[in-house]
Amino acid sequence: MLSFTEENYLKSLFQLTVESNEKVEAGTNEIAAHLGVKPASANDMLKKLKDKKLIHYEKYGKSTLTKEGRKYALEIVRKHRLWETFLYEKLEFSWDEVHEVAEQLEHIQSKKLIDKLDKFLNYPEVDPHGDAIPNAKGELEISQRKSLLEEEIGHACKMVGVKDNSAAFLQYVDSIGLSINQIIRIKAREEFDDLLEIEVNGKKNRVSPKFAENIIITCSECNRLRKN
Amino acid sequence: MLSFTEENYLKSLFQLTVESNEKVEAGTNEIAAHLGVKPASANDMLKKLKDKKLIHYEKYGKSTLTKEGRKYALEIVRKHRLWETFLYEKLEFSWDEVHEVAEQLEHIQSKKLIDKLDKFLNYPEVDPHGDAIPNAKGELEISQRKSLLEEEIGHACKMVGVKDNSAAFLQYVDSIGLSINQIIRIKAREEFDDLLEIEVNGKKNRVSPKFAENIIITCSECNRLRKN
DNA sequence: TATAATTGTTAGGCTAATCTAACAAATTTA
DNA sequence: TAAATTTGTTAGATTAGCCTAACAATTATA
Ligand SMILES: [Mn+2]
Ligand SMILES: [Mn+2]
Ligand SMILES: [Mn+2]
Ligand SMILES: [Mn+2]
Repeated sequence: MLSFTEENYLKSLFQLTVESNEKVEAGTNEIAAHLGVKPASANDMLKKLKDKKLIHYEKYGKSTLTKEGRKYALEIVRKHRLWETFLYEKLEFSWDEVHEVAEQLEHIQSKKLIDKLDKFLNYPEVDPHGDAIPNAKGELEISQRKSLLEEEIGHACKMVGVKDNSAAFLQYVDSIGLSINQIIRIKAREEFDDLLEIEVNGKKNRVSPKFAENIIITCSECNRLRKN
Repeated sequence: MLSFTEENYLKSLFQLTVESNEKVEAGTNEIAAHLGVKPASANDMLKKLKDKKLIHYEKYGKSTLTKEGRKYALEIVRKHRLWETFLYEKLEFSWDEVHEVAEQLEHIQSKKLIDKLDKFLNYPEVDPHGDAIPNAKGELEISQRKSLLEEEIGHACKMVGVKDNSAAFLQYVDSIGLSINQIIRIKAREEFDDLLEIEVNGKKNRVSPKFAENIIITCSECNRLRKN
């Protein structure tokens, strides 16, 4: 049985590697920053998790999850996202409130609880932020995702999530009329300042590259091409 | 903010005093036994909780909750019993499975979560074991309860709870056809060995005093008398 | 009421998870 | 490639919560 803290380290490493588009391994400082602890603390824990064969770690090297570590991480991610879905769908929590509470609920230990919750929610595939929920076998559907910034001009895509989960950003997103499953069409990119002109529900908006980078989308037009 | 452990001590003290029929204060060894720790550990914590003004404690004396401590204890009890109700009513948990998981869920910190859960469950008054659930203001309805052992011969009473929460006992209870809100009629008391003859759903059974002592009931016949 | 049994306390240690401060390795930059 | 910067490690301390072993106070019993 893993401690609350060990679980949080595995989840962080999962997010920084498996679920990251840029990297497949993470450095000690990076992990520490992600968890809000000092590098010395993270270093201690990395050695401990290596001893438990949950991560690959070598002195002065980058870290990754072992198969076993990934299994645990997926369980935590599954719990986190199912609880978020529960709070959103059943308890009238708003989009930007669910994460904080799910950070606690994800550590409740009961196989039966999480499988019954899954059933109660009718086996949802994505959480309120559009992130995929691992199934009971720990399989995570990897859909072809990218940020709005990377989308082709002229394409219509579907918003499936966000990268930044801060309440401030989520409220900004709401204010533009964006939400999960919303269709976004890229009209143009402004040469002068790189702002993207997008259309949401027939309404035009200009968004910054920083904003666009934090909106996750899938594009069926691009996916179709990619298949070949 | 109280720690997980501090919360458990307050809850134990609540159960051993406020919710006990025998005593209104608890000794160090008793508290330790209830929590499954050594008296030395409990002693440390009692001193700490006294410093925080959550309990009344004097060296070599018995302990009780302060007003402030009772407030926290009631919150934890409220959360515990609401979660038990959720597991039982919404997730198809059985009567004897809910307690263990609720021991974990009772420590989740979110005022909004628990109030929304209360609403979702339609403001239940008792948990699956028949124990009263404190309301959002921390008020606990004290109904006139006693054990089956104390009931008058000839009276019909209603089962509202159990004292022993062990899975073994709960399964025994089930096997006799007993459950919450079940009507029990006391037919007779056997002079020879003190067994109680009861009738449940038209079926007769003999139960031991030890068994009867662990079944909590209310009796409207007795209550009516008591009102005057 | 003296002795025995019970109950409660203290001192000193242990572990998990954190920190700071000093240092060492690796990488970047000039 | 040497120096500077960044990144990672170590040693030593701290805190919460627990333990054992020794002891002290209280209560029950002879
Ligand atoms: Mn989240
Ligand atoms: Mn967490
Ligand atoms: Mn319970
Ligand atoms: Mn608890």
